[in-house]
Amino acid sequence: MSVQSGPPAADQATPELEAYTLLRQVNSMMDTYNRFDLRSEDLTVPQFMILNYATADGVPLSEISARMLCDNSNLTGIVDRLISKGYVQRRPDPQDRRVSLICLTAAGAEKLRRIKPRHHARVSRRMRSLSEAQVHELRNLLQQLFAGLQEPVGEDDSPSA
Amino acid sequence: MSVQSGPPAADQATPELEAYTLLRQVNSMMDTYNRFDLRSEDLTVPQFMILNYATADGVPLSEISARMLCDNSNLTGIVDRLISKGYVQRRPDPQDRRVSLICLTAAGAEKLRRIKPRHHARVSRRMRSLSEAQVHELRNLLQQLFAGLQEPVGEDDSPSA
DNA sequence: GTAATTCCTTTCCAGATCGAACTATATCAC
DNA sequence: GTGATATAGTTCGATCTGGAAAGGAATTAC
Repeated sequence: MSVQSGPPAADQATPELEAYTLLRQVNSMMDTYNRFDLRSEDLTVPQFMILNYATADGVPLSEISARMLCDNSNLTGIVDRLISKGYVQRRPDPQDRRVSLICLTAAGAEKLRRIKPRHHARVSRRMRSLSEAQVHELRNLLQQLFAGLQEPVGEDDSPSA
Repeated sequence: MSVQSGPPAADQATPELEAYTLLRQVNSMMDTYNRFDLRSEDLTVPQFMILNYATADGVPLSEISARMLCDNSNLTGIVDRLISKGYVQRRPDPQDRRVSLICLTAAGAEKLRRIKPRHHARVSRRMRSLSEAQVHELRNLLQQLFAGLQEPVGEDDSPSA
């Protein structure tokens, strides 16, 4: 605003920044809705996610954290809470004693069976403002963006900074 | 992949769910990158966001929380930390004594001036995997989705649940 | 004016998150 | 085997987050 001469100040305005800002906002709103939905089930969003990744046979904690793109240390506490609610349990892996398998209990499976379809339906319903073709388009763009983000990112612009 | 006979289990598979899952993942990765970028500047992501919304003249805390789509109560602590770092300060609003204005200090403005352009450049660079047209397309889709999310959401599907 | 209501902010608590340090186990090098 | 390295999970401290409750202040109803 106070820069004279060239108009480089227009704060953000690049389509990339706008897209990213919107992505954050959409994510935030979806999260708020999900939190609200799951509240009546006495589950938090991360608790529900872990429940979705756990199986009766057991899944290593680090496999879950990898899929959730978070650190192992996050899950310790969340799993503790799920255990206290009776939805999962920890079992040592006989093959690798470092591993603790997260096992869905019968109660957990039942809970999941009851609320997962409804939750998915709600998520889909909230995207009704997009046509079927637009949903596909969005998914493809995000897929491409996600793939691009996995690469090490060759620094090139502003090499001096 | 391993599903035999009837595919009733296909777990998610709807384009909506896939799109939403990708949106979460992209957001998560972008956030990780941002956190890493700002770390060398001794700033967290939310601290940086507040810095971006604050002005020298002062902005009501609730205006910032509205823009950040978060609760007022979140910002109290973050602002406290920014104050202890000397980047903002609180000033009472003479017009409305309930309001506390968040004011960018000279040090805060200087910090922002130094890191904001670089940060924006990095965000843009991370979206290089999309063409210019695709970025526009993504922005438009997210804009439409965001607008749709603001509406009260007329419950229609699964009305009995 | 007073009372009721609404609004702005802070405080408190539970939960989640990251990052670093630590323990235990596994694997590799030799 | 021993030692170095890597991996799995936990613990801890700092930060962020939402939600509820409380305080002070503005606004409205009367």
